[in-house]
Amino acid sequence: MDKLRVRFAPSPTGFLHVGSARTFIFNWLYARRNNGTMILRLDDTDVERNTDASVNSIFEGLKWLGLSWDEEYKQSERLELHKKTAEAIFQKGSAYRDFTPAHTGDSEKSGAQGTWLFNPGMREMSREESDRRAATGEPFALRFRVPREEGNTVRFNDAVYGEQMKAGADIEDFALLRSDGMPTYHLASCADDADLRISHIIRGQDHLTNTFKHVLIFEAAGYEPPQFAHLPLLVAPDGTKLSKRRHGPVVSVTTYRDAGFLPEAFINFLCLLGWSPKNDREQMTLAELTELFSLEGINRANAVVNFKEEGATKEPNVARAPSPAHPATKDTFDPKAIWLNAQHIRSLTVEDLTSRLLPIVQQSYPSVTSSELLRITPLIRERIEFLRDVLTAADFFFLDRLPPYDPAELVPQKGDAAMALKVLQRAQTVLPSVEFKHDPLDQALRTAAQELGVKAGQMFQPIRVAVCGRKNAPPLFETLEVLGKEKTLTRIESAIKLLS
RNA sequence: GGCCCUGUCAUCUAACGGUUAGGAUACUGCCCUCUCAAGGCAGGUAUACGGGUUCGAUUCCCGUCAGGGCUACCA
Repeated sequence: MDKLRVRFAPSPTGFLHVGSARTFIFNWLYARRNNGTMILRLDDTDVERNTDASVNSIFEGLKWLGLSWDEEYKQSERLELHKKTAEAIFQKGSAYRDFTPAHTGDSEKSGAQGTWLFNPGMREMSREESDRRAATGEPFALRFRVPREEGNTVRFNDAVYGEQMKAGADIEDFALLRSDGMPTYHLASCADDADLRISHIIRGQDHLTNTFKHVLIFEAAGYEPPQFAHLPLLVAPDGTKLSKRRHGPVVSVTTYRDAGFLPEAFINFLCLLGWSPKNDREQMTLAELTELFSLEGINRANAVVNFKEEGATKEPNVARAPSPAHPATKDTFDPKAIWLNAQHIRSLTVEDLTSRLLPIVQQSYPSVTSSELLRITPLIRERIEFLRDVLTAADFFFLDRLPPYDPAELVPQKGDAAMALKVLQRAQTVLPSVEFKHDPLDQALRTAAQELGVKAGQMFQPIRVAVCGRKNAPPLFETLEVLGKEKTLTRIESAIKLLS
């Protein structure tokens, strides 16, 4: 049996967006699941629109995902094959030269003009005349001669959408070669898929109707069409297809990376859009996804990526690259993606999480060491949703001096400033002789509370605020233990000054 | 306009003729608790509509409506 071969074939005309990423991931999972070969092919036949920046963005995004591929190709380096394939189709009589000048401008977009199918004069032109005009150097596009006789249909079986059939009469005579001799997407794609012996084409549903043309090409070129599997599209909350131009940075893979998503969480999230393991499982590791993935689990309805529209770009037509100047905020992202990210963060070992947090911390606090962070990580692991949250959740550990805070925060529940002062002063006298470990601290402070006649909570809060600069923070004793006696006492001292 | 695809809670989805239509996120409440989280428990919200077929339709068929895709010498 031939080995299973799949490919991801992005065209480098913009940054890698989440829809493409999902297509890559599904291909990858299918390949790995079935011991197949994953191929990356840059579909760069549109020289006008290709950019190096885009190529870089694609590699950057894929690198972050951490999923590897086995073979890599560039369509622009395979032009000979494409032309040879076109020539073969032409010689077979399945294509004809169209000398009609290229459509000028984009004034007539798709739609209102009715159905264009072919250029009659050109389709019927004799081979002699066609050859003669070509010989004079007159430019022409090469079009596929779609069999449009009554009753002629093109069909294929899609692994997701089932049996597909379309009348030849409804398919236009699409171009194979442009008048500059360059192959079109359809031709290049099929010629390469055939040459690379792709066994399964897994791609977005926007290609479902194009597939009829592709089947025509495969057959005309003498190849058995591969198995097709079309994925439901990822759409924005407004229902439209995700678009770099309309929706901006929220659809860029690197935006997720920069916001502090774990790649495995991002992959997990994307997998749940349009696919399901059918057993209510949601949080899954890469290994589990690989194990569970199947084409049968893919569904047919489009899935919305529930991001906030406000996060999208407001200016149309401004092809805006994701910009660090406008970092995405928490409420930009799909809540489920955030939840999954938090889940994956919590599932990491302290060591693993620390190593991922460290570079982020060191960007702001270069002196923080791995071993220091290792003690902090357990305290914030259940409290962060993004890796970047470490900066706000644990800032008081990194800072030498606390940023200013409202002294009113020091006042405990059902207490007053006097109580806060009393508590802090008591702590100041008790703490120096306490060993800074969880249990001794616990015991000492609870005893102190009793002696003062205040509730434990009323005892802890002023200290917490004095030490963390805010009310909401990790558990107190662990915090003090990590922070150490010296810093703790200094901060209590400062708090007392604030109150006096 | 033509052709193709799709339609279960706000969102992601499960149920491939028989379920009180299940799970998750989000939301609300309660419990736990030194705050915040995490965790546990509880709660509300869905089969687009109309016809069939069937003893019985979320499930099969037809229509309507809605959404999406394609309709380029873009990919």
